[in-house]
Amino acid sequence: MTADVFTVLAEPTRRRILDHLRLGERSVGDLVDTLGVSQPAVSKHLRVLRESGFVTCRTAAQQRIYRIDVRPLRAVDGWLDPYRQLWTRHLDALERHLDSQEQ
Amino acid sequence: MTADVFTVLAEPTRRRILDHLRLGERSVGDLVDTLGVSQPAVSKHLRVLRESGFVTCRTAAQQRIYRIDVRPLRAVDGWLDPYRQLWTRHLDALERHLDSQEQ
DNA sequence: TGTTGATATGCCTTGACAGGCATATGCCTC
DNA sequence: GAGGCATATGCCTGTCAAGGCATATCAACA
Repeated sequence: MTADVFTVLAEPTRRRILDHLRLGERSVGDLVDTLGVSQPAVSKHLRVLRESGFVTCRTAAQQRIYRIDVRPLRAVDGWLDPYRQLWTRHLDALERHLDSQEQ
Repeated sequence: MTADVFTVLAEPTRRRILDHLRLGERSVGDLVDTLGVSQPAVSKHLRVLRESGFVTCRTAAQQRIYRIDVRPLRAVDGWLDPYRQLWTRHLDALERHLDSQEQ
């Protein structure tokens, strides 16, 4: 349960689902049409996304409307944080290098 | 070949390897000692990381010294970018809401 | 050149999904 | 409450990746 964030994102179809939900809420049927994937497959991916917190879902008559929740994505963002220093520092070093070249 | 960036990151041990390489270059033996994982396992993960561009490696006598390369991580950062708007906009909306409350 | 140390690779087994299909569940309408 | 959509779940199968072990490679050194 509650699979690891990166494991969830490792599935290309799930990333495509997120890409669509990023633009707004979608019903399962919408996603099925857009993605060209079988309905059971989409439902299973949505379950994984739901149980890992990437999406929430509300019921509207016979439909289930899915909406993105950014918290797991912010977790990824947070994980990246220490690494980000790595390339900003490289940029700093590059700047210093260029500065020294100018003189 | 050149496995997908997220697939590579889905493996916990590989993320631990990156966590260590973030602090500086390491030999394979160093990583084996630190991680408590068998040497063949570490070598295989390093191969995956190498072939997907996360690390580079140079030979120093009998040792191979591995170093992190940030480019794939920047790719993840870039992938996150459109999603990031999602939560900054939410914050904007929250600010506006709080502002309106103040009045 | 034979030996030792450091690392890579091959083979094998096991476990974790993903997709297809059939079917169950839930809700709405008549 | 029967039938019809929309969605979820179960079962089965194929695929792929990870780890263990043995072993190959390769550099240094005696």
